[in-house]
Amino acid sequence: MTILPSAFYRRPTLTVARELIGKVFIRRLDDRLLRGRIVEVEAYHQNDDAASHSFRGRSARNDVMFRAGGLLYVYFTYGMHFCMNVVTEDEGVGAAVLLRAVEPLDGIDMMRVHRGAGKKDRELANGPAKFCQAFGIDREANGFPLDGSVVGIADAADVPSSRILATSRVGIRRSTDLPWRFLEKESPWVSPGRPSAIL
DNA sequence: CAGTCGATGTACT
DNA sequence: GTACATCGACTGG
Repeated sequence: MTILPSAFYRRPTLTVARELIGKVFIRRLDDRLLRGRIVEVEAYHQNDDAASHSFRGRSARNDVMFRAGGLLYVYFTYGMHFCMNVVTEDEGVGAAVLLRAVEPLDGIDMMRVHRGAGKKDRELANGPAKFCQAFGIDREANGFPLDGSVVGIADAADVPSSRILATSRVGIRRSTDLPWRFLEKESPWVSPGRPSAIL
């Protein structure tokens, strides 16, 4: 398993988003290894995307989005949840890809401790805040490099484009016309969230 | 199954 | 004040 280099992330955001489907997110925690196969993501960009945190320019909250690709951007929302993104493109460009759902691979027992006993495997990480909770990601991880030391993404076989679906994004009110959500077709591990518009 | 709604902190107007 | 890249509990069918 090779950890994706920073050059992977320093490319157009939509390309990175599509190629992240099928890759394996890795998290080291307390001498344990948590792994999950990415099945759903969304792209966000400062340009032409009013739903992006970076749309109105750089600020204390979104600063990490404007740094060079290859970092984790974690934000707090709805008073109780965290969501994580991978930062893309070059320094000065505010763009990232939201990681929305993974298929749990390793450390499922630890994920269940984080999420609460009795949760079905499908409910461990089928949504951006659930994914963060299962993998023990919170504001402390904001800005962490995706180099595999604490977090990272391992390369894996490409998912053929025939098995990738693009839809509008979930849970947003602006820029609902952009088909910037990518998911693996017919995967049981994707979030139950409904797209913001029918494309 | 679908639809509704409250929780609860923070960034921004 | 208001909106928020959400979730889980609850309702009714």
